Amino acid sequence: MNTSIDYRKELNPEQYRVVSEGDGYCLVLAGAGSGKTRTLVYRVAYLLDQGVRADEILLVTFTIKASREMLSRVERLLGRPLDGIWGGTFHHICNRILRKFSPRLGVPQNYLIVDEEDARALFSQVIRDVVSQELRKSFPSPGFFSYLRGLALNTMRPWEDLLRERFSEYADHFFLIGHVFDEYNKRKREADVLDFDDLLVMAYRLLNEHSDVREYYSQKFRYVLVDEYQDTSRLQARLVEILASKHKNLLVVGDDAQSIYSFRGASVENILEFTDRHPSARVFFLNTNYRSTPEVLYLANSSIENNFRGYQKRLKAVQGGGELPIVARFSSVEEESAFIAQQIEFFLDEGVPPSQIAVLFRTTYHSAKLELALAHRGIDYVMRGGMRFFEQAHIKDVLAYLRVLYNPKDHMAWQRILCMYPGIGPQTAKRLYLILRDVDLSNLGELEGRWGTKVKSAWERIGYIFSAIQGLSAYEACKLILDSGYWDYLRENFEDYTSRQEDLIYLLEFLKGYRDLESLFSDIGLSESFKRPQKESSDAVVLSTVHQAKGLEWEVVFVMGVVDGQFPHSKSFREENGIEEERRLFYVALTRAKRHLLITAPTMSFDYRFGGYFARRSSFIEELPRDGYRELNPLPIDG
DNA sequence: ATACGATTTTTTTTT
DNA sequence: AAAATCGTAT
Repeated sequence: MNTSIDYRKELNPEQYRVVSEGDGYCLVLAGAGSGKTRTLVYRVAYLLDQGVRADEILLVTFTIKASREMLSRVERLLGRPLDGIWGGTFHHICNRILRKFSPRLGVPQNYLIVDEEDARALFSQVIRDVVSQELRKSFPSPGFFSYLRGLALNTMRPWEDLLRERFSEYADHFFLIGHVFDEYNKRKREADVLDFDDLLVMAYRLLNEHSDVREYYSQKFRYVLVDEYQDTSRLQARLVEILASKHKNLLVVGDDAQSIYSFRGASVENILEFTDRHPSARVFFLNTNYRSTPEVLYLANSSIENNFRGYQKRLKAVQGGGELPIVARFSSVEEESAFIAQQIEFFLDEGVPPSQIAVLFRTTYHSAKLELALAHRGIDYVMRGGMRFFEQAHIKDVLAYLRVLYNPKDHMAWQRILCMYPGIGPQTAKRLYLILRDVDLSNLGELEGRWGTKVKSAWERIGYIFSAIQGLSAYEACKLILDSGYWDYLRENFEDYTSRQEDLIYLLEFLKGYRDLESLFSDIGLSESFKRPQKESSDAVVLSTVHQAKGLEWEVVFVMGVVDGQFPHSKSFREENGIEEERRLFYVALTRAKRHLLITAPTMSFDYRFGGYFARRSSFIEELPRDGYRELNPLPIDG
């Protein structure tokens, strides 16, 4: 022991047991607000105190942000910086492993990562090339392909089975669908790119097929800790098992009641099967809730009890009593939004800091009306979720140049670049790509062959850009690209070009932090939802999807748009166990609140298909115990 | 044949 | 509000 942390004093007995006895296979069932993060932080500190080296620890978290937060808390606790610990998401860790060993699988080290957006675009291209126009009408969408592939790989089941069981309407196209998958994989290979799921699958294959690599990592990681285990997929679970196979110190923390990512292959089964797979495993429970008032907890507990699957457990509150949660109904989304804005103003007047107030919703576009209402009252807010910074067209346009600089075979990036030039469309871009991918970019020379004047002038401009950016830093290169015509392109092609301009200026700032392109693309490729900081936003009200709110907490939480078809979402009705997952999502929303919880619902809601329609109040509200909340039918609000 | 603007359709949640 | 599709101009 070399620090003076009094673990026994700073933790409750349940937490202390996990921290001090967490060797071997351990499953920690940690309810919402039970100090799960705290426990993990102390566990890491404890291990280091015991003389475990930082680089022998692997900490898998759900987001990069969570990992950074945890590690900095460990540092604060120990009072010294720590170096060499592996922390991050599954995708990160796999990327890190692959950057070192990917050539073993025939993938060059300078592979690029394609995001969901790119993956869909690539599927779309493949479908256009492979499927006749006739068939395309009843053919699954690119998004569906990406979804099905991810699901199959993550659940480790053949996509054929999933299709047969759950999407039999596409059964006619069996053969063609397989063909599309093959072609998609082929094109990725040719362009040296990997999608998100490839990262996991490749790393898994690498560890399975190359015993020396497996030996190396499983030897290295004496302790493996996994957060948010309820949202890991089967593939991910197998992956950490391999990494922990040597020392057999695998501690996983999760809450089956908060499993909300089954759409991307996560399954509660991982939790339920853990003790079967590892008979020596010990199970710990953290059931004391430090976050919320008993009133909030009563409501949340009552809601989740309507689920049949999962451990039945009730969280115990230690906070003192507070106010009853409020359920309020409005005739329109506008009124609902106005009410929330008004209430926020009230809480702000009471002295609640803006950053302690959050509004949660099921889907991103439900926040549009609310944003107007907040702007109307001059309330600062930050948006989480929605369009991600690096997925926006203008950001991708500019970064495409850097991508091909790093890896000239990146087909999609070339496509992007080329189609920006007038006179070049998909076809010409394709032909030019075949030339460009194996030519010296720093010295393009004349374009051989019969090409139009427009194409030739585009060729010259591209040639100029690539000769000029040789040897420049990412920042300087990007600046040059912007100045050689992109600003004009932006103005001509986007209505809202001023806000996009700000994004690009922010991008420049961001790039200053990077020396080499490899680390840049590893970071960008995996950067989860991340938005350009809005104004001096660190102290602003938070708007967020429920998914993005996972693991966070606020004094005041609004849950808006709680209407049948929105929350629970109508798409969930046809999914098996869909409603239960939606209910867990609702449970996550409710348990974010420390003191004040306000659930709101409009009676009239809009849908892009029907225009307007009357919405029934969500069954999630109907099933709440009547003594658990105060019903509010507010008078119409002016303005 | 191709590019590009106009029109129609489509949207859950995310690494 | 963004993407897929369609129809017309080059």
